[in-house]
Formats: sequence, structure tokens, C-alpha cells
Amino acid sequence: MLIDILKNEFRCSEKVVRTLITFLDEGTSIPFIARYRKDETQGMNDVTLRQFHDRYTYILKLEARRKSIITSLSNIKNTSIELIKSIENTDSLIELEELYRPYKASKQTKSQVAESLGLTSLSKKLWLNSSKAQHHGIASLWLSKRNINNLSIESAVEGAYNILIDKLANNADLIKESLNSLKESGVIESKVIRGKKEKSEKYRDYWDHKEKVAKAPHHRLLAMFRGEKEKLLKINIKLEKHIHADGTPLFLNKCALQLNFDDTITPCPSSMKPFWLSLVWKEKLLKHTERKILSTLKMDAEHNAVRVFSDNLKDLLMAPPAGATPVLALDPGYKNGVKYAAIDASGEVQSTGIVFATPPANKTVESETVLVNILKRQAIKWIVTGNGTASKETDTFARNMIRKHELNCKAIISSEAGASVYSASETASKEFPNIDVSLRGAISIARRFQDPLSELVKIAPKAIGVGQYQHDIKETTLNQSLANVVEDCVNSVGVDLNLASESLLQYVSGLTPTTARNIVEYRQSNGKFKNRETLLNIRGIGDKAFKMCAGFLKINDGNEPLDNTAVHPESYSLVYTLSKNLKMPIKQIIGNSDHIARIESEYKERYKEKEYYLFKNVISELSHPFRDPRPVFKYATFSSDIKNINDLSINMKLEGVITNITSFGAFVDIGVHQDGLIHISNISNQFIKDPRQVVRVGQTVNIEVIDLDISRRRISLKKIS
DNA sequence: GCGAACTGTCTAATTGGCCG
DNA sequence: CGGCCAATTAGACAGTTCGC
Repeated sequence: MLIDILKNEFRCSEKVVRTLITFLDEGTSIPFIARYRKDETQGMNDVTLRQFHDRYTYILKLEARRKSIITSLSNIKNTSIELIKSIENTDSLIELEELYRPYKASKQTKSQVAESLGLTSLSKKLWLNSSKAQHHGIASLWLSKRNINNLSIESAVEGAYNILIDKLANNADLIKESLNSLKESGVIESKVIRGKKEKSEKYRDYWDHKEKVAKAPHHRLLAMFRGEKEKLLKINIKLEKHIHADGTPLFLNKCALQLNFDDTITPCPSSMKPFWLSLVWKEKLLKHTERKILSTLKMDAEHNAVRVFSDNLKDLLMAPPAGATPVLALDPGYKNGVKYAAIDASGEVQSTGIVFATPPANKTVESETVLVNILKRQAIKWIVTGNGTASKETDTFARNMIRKHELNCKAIISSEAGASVYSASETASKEFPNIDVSLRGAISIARRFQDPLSELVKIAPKAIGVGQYQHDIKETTLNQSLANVVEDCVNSVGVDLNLASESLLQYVSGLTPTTARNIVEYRQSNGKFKNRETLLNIRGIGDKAFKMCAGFLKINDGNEPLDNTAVHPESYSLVYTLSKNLKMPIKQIIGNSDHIARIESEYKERYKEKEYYLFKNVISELSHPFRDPRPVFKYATFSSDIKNINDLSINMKLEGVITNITSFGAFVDIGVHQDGLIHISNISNQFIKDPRQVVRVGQTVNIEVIDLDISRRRISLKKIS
């Protein structure tokens, strides 16, 4: 069952599913499976593996819940076969809870109350009767034969109806048809809750909003759901077309109406069909279906939001590193001055301080004296300015300084998202206990330029703030998926065991915050690692953790050349054998495409099937030992004449950097303080569903200004190729 | 190689806050 | 004022590593 579902959804063999389940149960890390067990997974990548893992845990949870619900239902009398069937057939946890809800509550449902009054037999009579007009009389007769106190004819009829409605509402046919029609032609409607207009100004767009369910985009749905959660909006799903005058949908007519009393299935008289349909639709079906659709929509929208956030984070983490070059970073400010930090090629802080290069002080000359001195002394080639307040003025100052003093430097603006969060964090105060909080931000900007990944891992992923509607998503879900993104990024890039910070190490497959700290402590007291084997001396790292982490940790100048490749120690013996047979030292093989091509052609035949995959894998790791999947560093230049939105004009062509991507478009830093928006319709000549198909955060793009709304500070852009 | 200890994760219970 | 929901925390358990 479980295996079949996974097999079909992931289009792989049963064997692969079983292997993956074993791996996951054993706690084998996803980066490890993705890289070193390709042979057993038919080459699934980390993203697919994560999806597999999520799906697997979801199904496990679902089955466990299903089992426990069925067990507790078996203790309750009068549970219909229909109900049990629906419970057995559902594939969603939410639906499971919906079905179970009436039986979970200590108080009884209307139908249960009616049943306990013995109204089941009356309900059967009413069901078989062919005229509504007779219901009253039948109930009256039924009551007179029994001695039930305090029960009026009306309540008896109502009770009997409730029993029937309850049974009908579990009819799989009806549920399916209602779901389909509401999904296809339903209209989602949001209205402001009476008296909440003042409080819900930000939801003005949704005070009286209507659109087709099938076409409602995620971001609007999330906004509506947020409004609903804040009790400012009311959301409904309605059918506006293909309905009878009383609101009952036409399509329901084609459903068979039959009920199971005892062991026989009894259809109702055809003359009564419209009546029962209308009743069950209004009383239960509509609400039930509506709730179900809303919850699926919400879940989808949330998934999408998490995905958007994760994708943006991934782009930011995988942004091209400028590499080992000295940098001067400027963290711009007006009143409090511009904080600067100079770091050397290895990221060590050389000097920090504050200059008042911007208004109101405008101490340009003094500032230049300080900075030029630093730039020349350390032969710095890059001046990086954070993109916060006063960034444009600071950047202009830097450009003027470069021109005036004829420095061999380039000035650029880069994202400082998360830098302030970092500077106040515990990590930062541990790293720079003697440096003022405001100066740590500048250091972070500088280091991020050298290596975005290493610096950004020090900040909690959600603090980087690159998602839309991140507040609508459950925090744990978001944190989990963001941690997964960071883990995948860190492991795909690989980590230098002798240089990596504690923050970076903790994301390495198999390592934990504790083991990461122990590694750093070991390094401090014992010096650099000479080989991967030494990792086993670390407290907390045994065979298992070693297997998980070893391949992702590189050692640059150790005593085992293979430790500087992504070849896993478990395959070292294979490489030793090859090297011995070919009489070629390992050092010569690594990165030498001629030698590797020779090995490949000579040994291809000898390694078959499983071994062949392993062999291929080893060969590919050997051929590019320092593989860094990140793109090569490139930079955008902002024109120094354009400082703010008033300097822009329509049709102006500029260069910019993508700062954020949403489902409706991409935001671009074009050097004025306000980011511009390329609407999704202006990103590409062709129709695209998602801006990410074309652009990435951090990417340099050429754009044209197509519209300006100065009062609302909105800049509309078009991407030109 | 085995038991102890430690780490991490999962679950359950309690508490606090908010809404009706 | 009471009840419910959500979040947090503590405790238990499982798995891994360490020490003998």
C-alpha cells in the first residue's frame, strides 16, 4: 500500500522505494543519499529526496491516525459502513479529522441524538414515502404508537431528517460530485466582517472580493486566509451557475440517492429526490465541501509560499562568491555615520570604524583620508556598500573617492538583508566580542561579498526575509524547510574542514551544533586537520557520523590527496586500486581529464551495474575536485547620476540586480532607494507561470523603466534581454 | 564488545492567552 | 468566566558514541 503509493508518485521501482525507506529509517542524511547512493536511487537529487521523505512521513502519519480513529470508532455504536469506507479511502489527514470530528466531541451530533431517541425507524418510513406532505402525518402516527414524552411532531420529523441527512452526507458519490463542481465552477468570496472596516484597512481589496476558485492565485488566497484568521474577513465558496432556484446544484440530480438500512440498499422514490438533495446540500454538503476546498486551497497556498521562500533563500545562499580578495565594506547611515570594515583575503578583520561621509555631517575629506589609507595599505580592489538607508549617497561617495584618488577599485552595492540581525546575534558577539555591534554589520557585509554562503549560515534563515507572506506559514514548517535548503546548499558546495566556522559546520550532513563546536575546539587546540580520518577523534563523531559527513568536508593541504575531493572514504580503496594498476600516483589523477578519460575507457567494462554507478561517481568527483556549483561572480553597475526615483524617466534603460522574487513578479535594485518591480508579464516575451523560470535573486539584469508613480513610490520595469 | 552516558527528537502535558 | 487552542517545555525514549 504505502510502497505502491510512493512507487507511483515518484515513478520508481519498488526496490528503490524500499531502499529509500530503509535509508530514511536509519537516519541516513539526504545529502549523503543524493551524492553517494545514486546507484541505489536511480540518481534522485536532493530536492526529490526531500519530497520523498515528506511524503513518506505524511503517509505514515496518515495511516497511524486512520488506524487509531477506526479503533476508537469501533467502540462507538451506530457508525455507518459509509463512514468507515470514507475513512478507509481518504488520503488526507485533514479529511480524516473532518470525518472523525462528529464522533470525537463529547457532545453528540444532532443525528446521534435522534438515533438515541429511537427515531431511526421513523426516518426509514419517511425515506420510503413518496410525498413530503405526508411526513407530518406519518410522524404523528409513529409518535402515537410510542410513548415518547416531550417530543413534538415537528421535532420528530426534524430528528428523522437529521438521521437521513447524516447518512446521505457520507455518500461518496455526492461528496465527489460536489467537490468537483465547487472546485471547477465555484466562486470564492471574501467580505469584511461588519464593524471591522477600520481595523482591516490593509484588506481593503478583499472587502468585497469574488473570483473563481480554480483561478485564484496563491498570494491572494493567503491574504484572504490571513484576513480570516485575524477575524476581519469572512470567506465563502459559492456556486453561481448551474443551480436550481433554491441554490441546489444541477449536477447533483444525476447522483443516485440510496441509503443503507440494515443490510439492504434502498433508493428513495424519485419524486422525493429533489427534496432530499436540496436538504442535504444546504444542511451539510455545501459546508462540508466548502471547508474541504478551503483547507486544500490553504494548504496548497502555504506549500507554495514555503517553496517561494525556500527558492529565494537558495538563490541568496548560492549567490556567486567573489572569493579570496580583500574587501572594504561600508554600512551606510546618515546621522550615525557610515560604518566601515576592511577584511583581508582570508576574511580576517583588519580595521573597523566610523566615518561621516554622508549628510548631515558631510565630512568627505576626513573620511577619504581614513579610507584611502586603508585601501592602499591593503591593496583592496572592492568597496561594497550595503543597500540600506543612505546607500546611494555612500556609494556615490565611494565612487568619487575612487575617481579622485585614482584607486584601482570598484564600488558596488550589495544586499545587507540579515546583516543587522547577525550583528546583534550571539554568534556575532562570540566572534567579535570586542567590536561594537554597529560595526559587526559592516564586517558581515564584507564577508558576505567574499562568500555569501559561509556568512549567511550564521543568521537564522527566516531572518534573511526573502519570502512573501512568510507570516502566514506555520513557523515550524517554515523553519524545517529553510533548514533543509541550507543543508542542501552547504553540502552541495562542500566545506573546508580547516576554515569553516562553527555555524557552517553544523549544517554539514551528519554533524550537529554540538559536533560542529567540538570540531572548532579541536582545531583550536590541535591545529589544522591533516586528514579526514582525524575526525573520528572528535567527541561525538563515531562511525555513523563519520560516514555521513566525511565526503562533504574538504582538506586542502593534508596528507591524503583524496581528502581534497568529494570522493567518499568508503571508495578510497577503489581509487588506490586504480592508481596501483595504472602505476599513476593519485595526485596526478585528480583533476587530470586525460588520465581520467583513460581510466574510464579502460575500466568501464569491469564495473557493471551497482559497481558501475559507484565507479562513475568516483570518476566524476575525481575529474573536478573543487567543484563549486555556484555561478561565477559578476556585478551590476548603477549609474551615479541616478540617486532617487525623481532621477528616473520612462524608457530609461538601466542595469539592476534582482533582490526578491514573488509569484507576481521580480523586485529589482536599480540603485535608487526604492526597488522597482518587473511584473511577471514583463519578464519574458513568452508566457511564464513563475518568474523563477527566467530570473534568480542576485542576478544582474538589463531593464527599461516603463512606468513611474512617484507619489506611491512605485517603479514599473520591463526586462530587456 | 558491552554498558553507561550523552545527545537529539518526539510526544504529551501544562500553561497562558484570547475569544465568545 | 469558562473553554479551547496554540505554544512551549519537560520528560521519556531511542540511537549513537565513549570508556573500560
